[in-house]
Amino acid sequence: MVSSPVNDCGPRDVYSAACPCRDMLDLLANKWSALALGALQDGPRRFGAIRSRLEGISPKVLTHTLRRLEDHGLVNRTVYPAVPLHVEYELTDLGRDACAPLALLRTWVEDNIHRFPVAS
Amino acid sequence: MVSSPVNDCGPRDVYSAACPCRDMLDLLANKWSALALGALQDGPRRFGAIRSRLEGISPKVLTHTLRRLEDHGLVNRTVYPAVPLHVEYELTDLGRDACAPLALLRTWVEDNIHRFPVAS
DNA sequence: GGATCCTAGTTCCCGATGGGAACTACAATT
DNA sequence: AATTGTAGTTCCCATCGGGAACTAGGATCC
Repeated sequence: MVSSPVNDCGPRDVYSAACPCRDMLDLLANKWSALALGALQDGPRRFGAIRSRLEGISPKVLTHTLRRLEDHGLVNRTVYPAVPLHVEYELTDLGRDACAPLALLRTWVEDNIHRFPVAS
Repeated sequence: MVSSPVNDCGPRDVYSAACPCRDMLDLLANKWSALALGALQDGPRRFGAIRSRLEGISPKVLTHTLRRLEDHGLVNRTVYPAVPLHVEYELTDLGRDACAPLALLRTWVEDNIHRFPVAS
């Protein structure tokens, strides 16, 4: 039984600079990551669909965001070599699980935005 | 009855670029903000205490992070003009409430870090 | 009375990241 | 030959993040 390529860190503490948790928090605690994962919650979506859902994102930043999520095993990228080109992104099991705390954060912001002082 | 200085946005949608929710998500969905608010969960802390808890943060970035949180009503900053200088940061009610979803995110990362593929 | 210590920052510099606008590749369609 | 549509890439610039060093102001040490 070979070991899978997973992190076997000892401490598991986001407050420890050396722990890989820090990098994962950096990935997930990010505006575009939180929105992109949410956009994939209801099933696979194409690049263009995600782009219009994440109002205001530039294609460059979206590509970068999706690649990071893919590299960390949260999202799968599938290319259908049709014409015009068709690329689909979907959550992995890990990505689906990560959606729960991020969805809570998004809805907390929406539910409590009226409590924030106006920006000066 | 005058209106309090709060956001009275209509849509309340983090996916809308114009909604102030977007700015709040940008503030909270941030590595240092998430860690700093967590560091204040158990009561007021001094600058130096927060700095050592957030292992690896530079004083410049910590100052900037705390100022942003203060400007948005999540944290109060109190200066005790003793010698040596003594400055305390503590959560506001809003900041305390924001801690809940952020704490879930931090613990989700710690609990699931073993499932992430190792960084290549 | 000058040097040192303490906290809570600020300043400088530089590399990484984020954002807008324009450009690319590919092949089917007009 | 020109246009269309998708999924990007490239260029350039502004902002952000990070390390190292420096600052302020009074108390304490020698």
